[in-house]
Amino acid sequence: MQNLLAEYHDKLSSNNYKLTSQRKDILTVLINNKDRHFSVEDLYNEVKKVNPDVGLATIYRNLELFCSLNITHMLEFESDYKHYELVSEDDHHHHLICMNCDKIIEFNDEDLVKFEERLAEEYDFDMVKHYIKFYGYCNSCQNSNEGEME
Amino acid sequence: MQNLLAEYHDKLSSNNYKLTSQRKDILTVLINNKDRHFSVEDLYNEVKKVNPDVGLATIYRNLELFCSLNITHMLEFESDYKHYELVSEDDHHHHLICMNCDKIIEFNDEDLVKFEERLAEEYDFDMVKHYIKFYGYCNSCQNSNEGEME
DNA sequence: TTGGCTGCAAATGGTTTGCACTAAT
DNA sequence: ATTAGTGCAAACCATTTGCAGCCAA
Repeated sequence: MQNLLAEYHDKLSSNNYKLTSQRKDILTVLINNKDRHFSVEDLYNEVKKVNPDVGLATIYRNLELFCSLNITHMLEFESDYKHYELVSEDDHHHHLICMNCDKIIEFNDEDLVKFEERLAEEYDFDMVKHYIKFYGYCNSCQNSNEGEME
Repeated sequence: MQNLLAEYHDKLSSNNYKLTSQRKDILTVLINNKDRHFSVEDLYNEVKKVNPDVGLATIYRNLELFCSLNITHMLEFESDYKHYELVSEDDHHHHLICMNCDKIIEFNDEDLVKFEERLAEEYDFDMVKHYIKFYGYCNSCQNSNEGEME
């Protein structure tokens, strides 16, 4: 855990950015919630629990900075606001998103890597990153009456 | 071409919506540019060529309507504004997006369907739709010096 | 005829920015 | 000490909404 923070500290310093207390607080929240995807507002509220004086603009500015340093990346959900999460080593996970309860199931898949390789060759495309999202109804919502089964 | 317009007319009428001249103009532009993805602004400008008096709010309101009727759907590019395109029968195409020149290559793939089926079973997920986007550098940008090869 | 549609302009709300102050190095 | 970073509030800008007039059915 602390290793990660140290790693990010290094990344900041080596790019001539300072490790301010706000940045430390934001990163700590992200590290302690590796499996969550935060909206800016969510992250803001979480950081305020640790540092009530933090400003919303600081969250915005630092998420932008962290993304440029590949510490975080933006997720593109079908939402009106942006979501962010830490970039992790085993970062080839994707999302199954329930259209009823908004639950997000993450998955990894080997086959996707092969698929991507084939695609890259076929279209002579130098693949950098991909976003894959599946929308549908999760187990619980299929079985309840709330999931609209037309 | 005209078949499509008639089809959309039916869909509108049967849902108690009128085929106004503005709606006809918007649909015509979309039909005549099936392979383009429009930002709202782009579509607005295109429709204005035919009907200079059309209002921007009308474009917004009708794209929302068309999406609810499954005539169009929203694309989620890494952009600050939403993009739309017509829903088509053979609609399992996805996007390779060049990070240098912003070119968008569309592709279809059989394997993706199989992959999706396996995933649905594995996670007991009732799949409705998916968004798959690959980011990287296209052929031309790999070979020019403009694509940054770090 | 008449209720849905439209154009206009004002409002909304997530995000960005200017500025004076603060703090990490 | 110096300059990057911060909090605040105002600005920004894509999108939404209220309303009076208009037109497809």
